Amino acid sequence: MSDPPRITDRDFFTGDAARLARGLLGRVLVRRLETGETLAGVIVETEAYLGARDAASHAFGNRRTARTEPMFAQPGTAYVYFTYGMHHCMNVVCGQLGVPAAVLIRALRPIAGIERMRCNRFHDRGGAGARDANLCSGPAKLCAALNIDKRFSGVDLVVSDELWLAELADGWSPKPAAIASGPRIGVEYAGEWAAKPLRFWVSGDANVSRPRAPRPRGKVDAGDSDQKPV
DNA sequence: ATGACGATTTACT
DNA sequence: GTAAATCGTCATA
Repeated sequence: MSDPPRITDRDFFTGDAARLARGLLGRVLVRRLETGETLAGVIVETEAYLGARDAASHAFGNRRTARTEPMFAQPGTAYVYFTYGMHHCMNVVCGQLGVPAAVLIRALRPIAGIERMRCNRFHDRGGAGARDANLCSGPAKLCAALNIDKRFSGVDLVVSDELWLAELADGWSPKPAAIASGPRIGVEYAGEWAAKPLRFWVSGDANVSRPRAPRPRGKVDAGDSDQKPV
């Protein structure tokens, strides 16, 4: 098997964050280690961060610091941040140069280098939680699995030989009806912006970090919050 | 210099 | 369901 075809068109990354958040579903995040080993996974969950007007965004109000600087770079740049004293999360910058929009990669379906991912996630510990669906089912989990940290913040995903995006070899991507959406995770501080449906996932995929929106007690389970009826 | 907090994960009750 | 882990980042002084 050859590598899946790399995305080299910067226009793919340019423009609206919600559009790219949907467009990244079904694309492949590829990490090439210095050993030559390839780690890869299909993106199955994303969140859009709209930038200056989005109270949940690190760049809210155009807050521009050493950390957020890559968000203001050209589309296709990686923005990786460190949080909770122990975790890294990765974004794909979109918008346009100077406009800090980005898409958080929240979950992958592992397709290459799975044994190495297990090592990166669980190190010497026993493999108790090391089933495939637990390797990359969260924004910090996938960064640990693919060994992505702050060194990659500011890297150009269009040209990097260590981290990039690709199409699946067979060209598969989810049909619009297979994409569910709901409120973003962990942004309760963002007021009215917390409720906006800017989280997107492949409906029913086992690798999604939170399979469904919280079910209202006593109500009928409607499944994925935005899923179209069959 | 200091203090509060976090786009999370894990373990435990 | 709740709580701990753990430290870079940012605002304030």
